[in-house]
Parts: sequence; structure tokens; C-alpha cells
Amino acid sequence: MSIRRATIADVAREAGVSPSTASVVFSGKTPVSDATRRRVLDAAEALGYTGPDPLAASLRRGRSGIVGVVFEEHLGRAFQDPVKILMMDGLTESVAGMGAGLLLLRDQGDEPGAPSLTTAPVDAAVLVGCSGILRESLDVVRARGIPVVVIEGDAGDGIPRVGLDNRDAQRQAANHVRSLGHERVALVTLPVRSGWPGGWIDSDARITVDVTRDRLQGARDVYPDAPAYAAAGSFIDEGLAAGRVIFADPASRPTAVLAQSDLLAAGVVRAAEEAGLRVPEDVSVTGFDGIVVDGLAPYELTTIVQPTVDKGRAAGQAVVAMLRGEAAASISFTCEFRAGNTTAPPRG
Amino acid sequence: MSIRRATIADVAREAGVSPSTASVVFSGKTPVSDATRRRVLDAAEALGYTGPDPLAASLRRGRSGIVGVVFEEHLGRAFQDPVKILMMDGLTESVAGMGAGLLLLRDQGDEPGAPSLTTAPVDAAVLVGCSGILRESLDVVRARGIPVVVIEGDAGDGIPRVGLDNRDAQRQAANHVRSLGHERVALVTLPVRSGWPGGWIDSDARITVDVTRDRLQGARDVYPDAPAYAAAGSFIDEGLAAGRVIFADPASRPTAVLAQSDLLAAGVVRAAEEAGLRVPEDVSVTGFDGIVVDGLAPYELTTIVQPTVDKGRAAGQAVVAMLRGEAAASISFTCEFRAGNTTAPPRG
DNA sequence: ACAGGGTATCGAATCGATTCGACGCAAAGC
DNA sequence: GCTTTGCGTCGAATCGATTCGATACCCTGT
Repeated sequence: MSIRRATIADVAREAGVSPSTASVVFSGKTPVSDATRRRVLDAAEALGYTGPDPLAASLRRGRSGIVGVVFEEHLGRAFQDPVKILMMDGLTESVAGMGAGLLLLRDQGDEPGAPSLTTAPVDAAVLVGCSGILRESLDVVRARGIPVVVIEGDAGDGIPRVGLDNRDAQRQAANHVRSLGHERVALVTLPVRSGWPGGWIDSDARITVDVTRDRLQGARDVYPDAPAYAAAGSFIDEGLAAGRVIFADPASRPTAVLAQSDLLAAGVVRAAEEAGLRVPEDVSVTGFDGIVVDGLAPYELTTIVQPTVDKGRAAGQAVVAMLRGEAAASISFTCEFRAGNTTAPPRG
Repeated sequence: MSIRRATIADVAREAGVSPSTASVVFSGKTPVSDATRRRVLDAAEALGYTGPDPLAASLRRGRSGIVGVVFEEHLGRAFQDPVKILMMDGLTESVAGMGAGLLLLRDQGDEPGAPSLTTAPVDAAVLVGCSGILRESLDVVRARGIPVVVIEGDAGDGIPRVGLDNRDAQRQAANHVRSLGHERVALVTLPVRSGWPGGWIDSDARITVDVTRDRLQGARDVYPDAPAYAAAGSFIDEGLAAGRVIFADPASRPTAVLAQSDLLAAGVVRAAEEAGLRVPEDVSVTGFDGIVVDGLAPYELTTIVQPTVDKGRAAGQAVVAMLRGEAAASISFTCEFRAGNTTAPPRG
């Protein structure tokens, strides 16, 4: 019931050794005689000392063991995205190997007093997202001289990024659809910018989200004139909404829909069912991501499989490398096309 | 390109003021003349000083602005649970109000060097989970004298917990089913302990997970002899697996299944469809949680709605209160029964 | 012109540990 | 017996900021 928690100095005094020795007993950086170790440990026990204060230790070491993960959206929303979850999974795994933990942060200067990259004791940062909003975080982080890795975003300069061959991959899916003989194709894309409400976009639309733009280009490489509906987010519901619009007019119905995510594709499939269209007989649908979509059975999406977990892991490894002073290079992962049962030649 | 980052002392010197004044310019704790503020800010700008070092500031203040969230399972897995996500959402929101961020931690002493409650600079901790494993984290946290809140778990002592009236709520659902006239009922529960592979459990089974036990008791209050299949986790797939087993033998088929989560219930519904049973005509199904289950349309589960986000928010508020020195009390939330279209009287 | 009051700034102590060169002492080598 | 070696321990500086009582200063009231 001491009014003040015991410090290592107290422990040292109690044990009759110098603070440096006591410190070393806990850190193990230097050999200590068994007798001394015992005395210090006993003293600690007696005083209720549970180990060095993490803050003080971090200050001295100049390292907190915390990696900030910055999202550009509401956290609850980010975690609804299976791709981000899997990515976090890989990230957690690789930084844990370094003894680091993940601090959840949101890009955004609005709420004053909210935790941010400026005020959080992070050793490094991982920026997750696509839009340009993250620039802000990037500036902060660069000014502070903190190692940073960007996942799925444009970093510029010498900032390592973990990316995907989005355009090539999407083109591959589009080519698959074309080779099946489809001519009338519609595209369902991810949001074109943060806050996008959903709706058709024309070919000269400003797209600030890199992923959306790259995948769209891949599709346009094959179908330059395909109409594109940009959803409000990567959710089944949004795909459903998009699909309803796309299938609304029987006269202009496409025979194939290329969606930029599996969840969107799942929604499109559902919309097709609603409209009385059979998949893949009446309409083919492709996705992107290669995740397991709950409740889509017996459909198996024809999709592009991306190495989600690996992306996170790579980001973590890059961060760890930079923390060790090594220079980390950008890395681009390659997707793999996977044929499912949601694509087939068009009828007639 | 200085070899060493500028400190506030450097800025003060450059601006020709004392360190204390410079500090105050950034913290705003004390009024500063406009002229001085300008000089300090300019000096900072010139030196590339971006603000106080968070670690040093934290040490001095004795507060890091970080709340640790401890899960008892693999993080990737925890985030697959919509209930936990929603809870995190509420938690994030309420601690952000205090300017704090969330540090993801996993209970578990195995990996040495992995980030843990012992070594992480957290002001407070929120333990999420149900099993007894968290005891370990609890001890650590108590020894360190850190405020802690437990969500859905037994804390003992004076540790505030955020709970749910699981037993009452489940009993309510069971009563609903009984009032419809069902006699032969099967239960699908959450895991009985961490690492549980899934399978039937008998009535004297040891259940270390509080939530599972409480909800099971609620069901048993009404159906003392109902067979119970404990799933390996709260997933549609697990519910599907459980349902397949339950519906396997036509002779012993129940007319109703009470599942301990909506995802499990969704899986059970699917299993029923697979077995050629119509829901709710041939078999009634109830869930628990009240979340939106993607892909379950047109079914609307008869379920127990729990205030998920509120739970997280309450935990955050409790933590904030304790950090302010106030004593936080345990709080138990009440669920609400919601009738959907997955329950009906048994046939014949 | 001087006491009184309010502001803005300063000094110095402090938060709690880590680090590294110096040092003491005992065993070993010649 | 005296120097060398080496292991263990100690001192003191340091990490970078915050805090608060003290101080200097300017303005006002009489």
C-alpha cells in the first residue's frame, strides 16, 4: 500500500546493490552473479516491484516497441474488410517477432486530442489505405523521421511500399471474360474517393484511390468502353446495390460484370439472382481478392487471388528491417487468377 | 540532416527562451505572449522540430495515452468475430475521447520477447474474452497497479466488468421456443474452452468459458435435457458443421435449435436447407447477438440482440473514469429478444 | 511616486530507467 | 611475489520533456 510505486532504485537500495546492477538483473544485458540476482529478485518481490517501467525504459532506449497502424477510415469500418483483417494478421505476426505491438491509429487531424501519429510513441508506422488523405500522415511521419511503410498507396520518394500488380491482375480477369466471348460488360469498382456515395462514373472521373484506379485501368485495357459503377465500399450490400442498378434495365443488361472485390462480386451475384438471372448462364461475375465469402456457397467466385497475409507480413518485415537501420525496398506482390463457377460463355 | 534530432531545449535556445517556456508553447498549459509563441514556433520550424517527444512527455506525465486491449486468441481470429469488432468500435470511440489509442495485445506468455502487458507502456487495460486464461494477464495488470476492465469474463475482487445477462437472455429465447410448442430441442453452443475442437458435450462437462456456460444454463433452465453440441468457434461454417451432425439422423431430429450466436445460427439454417428441412416450418432456429449476418437474406433470425457497441463504449468509459481516479463499477447490459422469421410452431 | 496586482518567463527538480567506462578483487601465469 | 586476466559491480551521465514556485516586469490606482 505504498503511496508511490517502487522504482528500480528502491529495489537496488533494498538489495544493497547499485541501480545499474539491479537494472541489469532485469534486462539481462550483462552477466550477474547468482547471489546478486537472487538478492535483487527477492528485494523486488518484497517491494512489489514488477519490472522496469516501460515508459522510462523506452525513453532511455529510444524505442517503444510500438508500431502504429494508420487507417484512413473509421476503424470499425476498416475491420469489416476481410482483406484488411488478413493483412493485419500478417502484420501482427511479423512485428510480434520483434517484440513490437500494434497501435491502432486513424489518419485525420479533425478531432483535437485524439491519438495521432504526432503524439503517439511509435517506433514506426504502417499506413494502410489508398487515397491521398494519408499524405498528411506521411508528412508527419517523415518530419519525425520515423520509418514508414505504405500498403496499397502511393508514397513517393524513398518510402517503401507494399503493393500489388492490380492493373495486370484485373486485366487478366478481363481477358478471361473476353476470351469467353463477352462483349457487353459492366464494371463495379471500389470507391473513387473517400466519402463517395456510390454511383456511375464516367471515363474522365477523378479517381483518388489508387487501387480503384489501377484495377479500373486493367479492366479498361480490355473493355475501354465498359460502363463503371463505383460502389460506396467493399461490402456485399454495396455490390447488391450496384447490381440492382446494373441489372435494372433489361435492354442494357451486360452479360458479364467485373467487380473489384469479392464482396462486391458476391453482392452482384445476389442482385443477379434477384433479377431472375442465373449465374453464370445468364451473367458472368468476377471478383478480386480471393477471400472466403461467407454465404456464397455453392458459388465459387472466379476471382483474382491476392496474397493478403503476405502483404501484411512483408510490411512488418520492412518495418523491422528499417528499425534495424537497414534500407527496406518496395515490394510488389503478384496476384493469381482463379477460375470458379461464376463465369461462362454468354448465351446464344 | 542533423545527426541528432532537435530537442525542445534546442528550440528554446534558438528562440532565446527557457525550455519551460518552449514547452508551454506546445502544451498550451500556460498562457504565452503571442510574440514569444511566434519566436518559438519559428525556431521549431527552422530546426525541424515537430513537437515534444511522446516518450519523454509520457514519462514525465506518467501517462502514455495508450490502452491495451488484450485478446485471448489469435488476433486474426478475434477480428473475424463481428461481435468483437463492434465492441472494439465502441471502445475506440470512447477512449479516443480521452486522447488515447488502442494497443493490440494477446494474452499469453509463450513467445518470449513478444509484446505483453508487462512490457507495454499502457495506462490501462481492457481484457476481452471469456476463458480463464486471462487470469494471467489479470495478475500482471494488478501487480502493476494498472486500471483494468474485463469484458465478458470473471474478474473477481473489485475489478469492474462489463457483462451481459446471458443466462436470462438465453432463457427468454428458450421460453419463446417452448411457448411455440417445441419439445425436441438441440443446442449449439460456443466453445467450452479455448482449443475445443467441436463436438457433443454432456451435462457435466467442464466449461471454462463463462459466456458459453451462462447461455447454456439459460437454455437448460427451460430444456434441462436438450442435447448440446459445442462448436469450435463462432462461425457460419462451424454452425453448418454442427447442424449437419444434429440433422444427420432423421429419427432424432429436433424441431428447434437454439444457437449461442447468430453466425452459428446462420450455419444451422444452412445445414437445415441442406438436409431438406424448411426453416421455420420444419425446424426453428434462434441465434444470439443481433448482428447483421451477410448472406442470410431472406431469413431474419429470431435472436437476442445484445448492445455490442455499448459494451465497448462502457468499457472505455470505465477505463477513462479509473484513469481519472474515480472508481468504476461493474455494469451488466441487458439483451433484448427479437422475433424474426426463423421460428414457428412445430409441425403437426 | 509608490504599493498592489496580474502576467509572462525562468530555474531547477523530476519522471525511472539504461549504459558504458572505470574499478575492485580474486584466480591464474611466469 | 608481482603482473596479467577477467568477471562482477559501481558511478555518473543521459534520454527529452514537464511542472511549479519564484521572479521580473508592466500597468493601474491613489
